[in-house]
Amino acid sequence: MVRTPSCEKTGLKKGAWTPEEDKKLVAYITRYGHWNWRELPRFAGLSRCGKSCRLRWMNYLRPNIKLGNFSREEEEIIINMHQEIGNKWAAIAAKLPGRTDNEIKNHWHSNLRRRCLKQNLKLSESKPDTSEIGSECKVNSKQELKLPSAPSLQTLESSPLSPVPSLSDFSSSSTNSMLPTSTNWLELNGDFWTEPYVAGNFYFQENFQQTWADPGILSPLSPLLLEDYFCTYGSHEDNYLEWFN
DNA sequence: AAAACCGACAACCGCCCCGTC
DNA sequence: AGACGGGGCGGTTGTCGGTTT
Repeated sequence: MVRTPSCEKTGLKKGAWTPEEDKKLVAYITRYGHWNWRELPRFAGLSRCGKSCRLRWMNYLRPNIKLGNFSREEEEIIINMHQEIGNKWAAIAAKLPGRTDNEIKNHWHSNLRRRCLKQNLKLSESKPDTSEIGSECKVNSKQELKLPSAPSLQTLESSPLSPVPSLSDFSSSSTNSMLPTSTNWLELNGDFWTEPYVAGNFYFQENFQQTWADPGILSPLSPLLLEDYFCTYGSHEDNYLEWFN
């Protein structure tokens, strides 16, 4: 079986996303949803592979993404879950609202893995019985680091161990400097999609309003698509349509 | 001062799963 | 039943900024 390539190999841009591309992608998905990742870039006026668009949206642009440092509580969850299920990053991410599998994977490889190995080393030095040292991270005994049940976003945000990141937490990231802080997103009253375009605190209103009228963005030309989209993301058709018109 | 090195993270690639026809 | 396509996942690579030599 010969599969058609998931994206064209030529003529498509690769590498870091520019703020302009981000704007286009967010504007398009906010307006029409991601009805088809493969076709989306064409309609959104992007010279990108659909998979690239999906990744960018899923990992950095979608609402309720939690940026900034991992809290101790989050790290404990990652370590414990990794101990139990291994490199199932998506499953681990499901326990950490707002965190993406990619972010967790990166954090593990660059930070937690080393820390675990170091701690294992200490443990093996102090404890001759090394029967458990084989696994990458066995240092956190259950009595010390209890695996909590999946915390709600609110729980995490309100926990003293995981304060809501401040604006300065994100200002260091040049790539995402144009993005809203998680505080901004939370100010959208829980669910971004069900509180669209609230005057005064809506990020896109300031940054993307012009993009709505961008002639480079094409409508998928199907009312059904919009219908699907509203079903998926909320039922405030009037608000959306008012905004779009 | 500059080259080498290193860590963190963004993004790509290829495979697999699952739904549809 | 199996071909096909889209989306998701995990591994890997590329890039950039900071630190060390």
